[in-house]
Amino acid sequence: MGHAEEAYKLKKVMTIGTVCEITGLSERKVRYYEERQLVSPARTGKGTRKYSFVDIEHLMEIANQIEEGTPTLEIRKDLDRRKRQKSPEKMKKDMIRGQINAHFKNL
Amino acid sequence: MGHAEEAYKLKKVMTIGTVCEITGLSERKVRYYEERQLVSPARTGKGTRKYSFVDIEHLMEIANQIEEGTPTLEIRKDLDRRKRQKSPEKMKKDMIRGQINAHFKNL
DNA sequence: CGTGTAAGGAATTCTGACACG
DNA sequence: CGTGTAAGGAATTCTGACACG
Repeated sequence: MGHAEEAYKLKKVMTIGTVCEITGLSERKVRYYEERQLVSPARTGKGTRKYSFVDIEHLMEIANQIEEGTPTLEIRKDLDRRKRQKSPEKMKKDMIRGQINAHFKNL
Repeated sequence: MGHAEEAYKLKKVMTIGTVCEITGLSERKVRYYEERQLVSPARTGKGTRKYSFVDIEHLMEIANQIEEGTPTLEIRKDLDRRKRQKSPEKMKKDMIRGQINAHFKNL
């Protein structure tokens, strides 16, 4: 399917403490960004958050945008747009729409 | 210097709990293999062990060898040999030794 | 809105030791 | 020798809340 070699980056293995140490963010911030749905850590059976290296990269981008004054809601919307662009379902819909448009143009 | 893209695999970020979940080994075993110097987790300021993905790969290899009946001391020696082979200092010494041997061969 | 902090509990990790084989 | 376990303490993480701006 995908890049098996890059699986490390996606695996949710770090606790919030490690994430904070690497990113320099406070636990409060990291948890708040989750509350705002900007990151989605996995959860262990007892509720401990687990983050991946990709999550860390995202968190640092998020932190930058916030420093620039971007509201979390804006960041959220941007993320949604990117996800929608990459979604296979959406791509299919877009293609169909494109075909229909092309069809009517030829009439 | 090296492969910057592979830095994830070397970064010590996981607690022993995560390592045990991924490898299926008990904490006791993982700590014992460290005592036998088969793995070298990093330590946080307060003493918590941190492992990398590479450490996990090594732990699984170690576990396999032990299942096969190999004593930890043997595994240890094997690791030492491999390390010595890859050591730049040792390689330099070997090269010099080789040159000297070649020198005397020509006399 | 974004973030700090004190609060109290639950889960994690650590070490040294005793046990078994 | 390799591993399980109970023991007690220290550090981590979690949630909900009050605070400030």
